[in-house]
Amino acid sequence: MKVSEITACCEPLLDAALSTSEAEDLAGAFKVLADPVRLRLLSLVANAPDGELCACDLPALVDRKQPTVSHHLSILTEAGLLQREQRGRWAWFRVSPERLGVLRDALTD
Amino acid sequence: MKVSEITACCEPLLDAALSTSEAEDLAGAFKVLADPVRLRLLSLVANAPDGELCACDLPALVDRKQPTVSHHLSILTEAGLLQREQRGRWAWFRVSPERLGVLRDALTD
DNA sequence: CATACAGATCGACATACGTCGATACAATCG
DNA sequence: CGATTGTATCGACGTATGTCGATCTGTATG
Repeated sequence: MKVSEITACCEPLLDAALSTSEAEDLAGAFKVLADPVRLRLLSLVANAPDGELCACDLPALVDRKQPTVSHHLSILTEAGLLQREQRGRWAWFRVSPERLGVLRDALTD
Repeated sequence: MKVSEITACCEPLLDAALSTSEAEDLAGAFKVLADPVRLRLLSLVANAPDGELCACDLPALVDRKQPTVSHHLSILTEAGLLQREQRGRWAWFRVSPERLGVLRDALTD
């Protein structure tokens, strides 16, 4: 092939489209959502009676062992999708809707 | 821990939240978006002059070799995010917006 | 203080995935 | 038909990731 050279007509696209670093950030955000267990955790917390759920219930609800659930919860929290609050011996989680909005907007081009 | 038993108060959540198979489907869809090269390919096609772009330009635009680009394009096409049309010797791609809408709606709980 | 328990961290393992050289396939052109 | 060129497929490689047992930390409770 010829490749490796950007044709003149396509050059403006590099400015219009996502930059490399923007794409990396966005991809990282979507990667957090690209796991079925994390999606169920998010959904469970979102549908909880008072909008919050105790971590102690989650291993049974998603059918995973405690270290696995803890790992996913920390990923979701670090991504800004969940908020964690320690109450006594238990950790309670609620969703923080802002970050979801950012991702939703990204899909609207 | 005690775990492995679903407490009575949490049981209704299993009906309200995402099912296991729904979560797997959604996660699979997000996984397609969880790669920076695929996001840039989508963005480039979406911003192309007539809404379509020739595959022959893409390796240079995303700085990846041709087999890699071909691999990503087939993933995007199979996911229903891109439409492929063969014109003579070249393959042209355009975005199919419906699938993006499904994902956007999923983020609106 | 000793015990119990919620949750985080560590280490190990299997699997999934992005990348690319080599090669096969397909369509055009001389 | 033979040559050329765009694209797909194959095989291999390194890395990232989900999972879980074992262990550590911290907080309550008797």
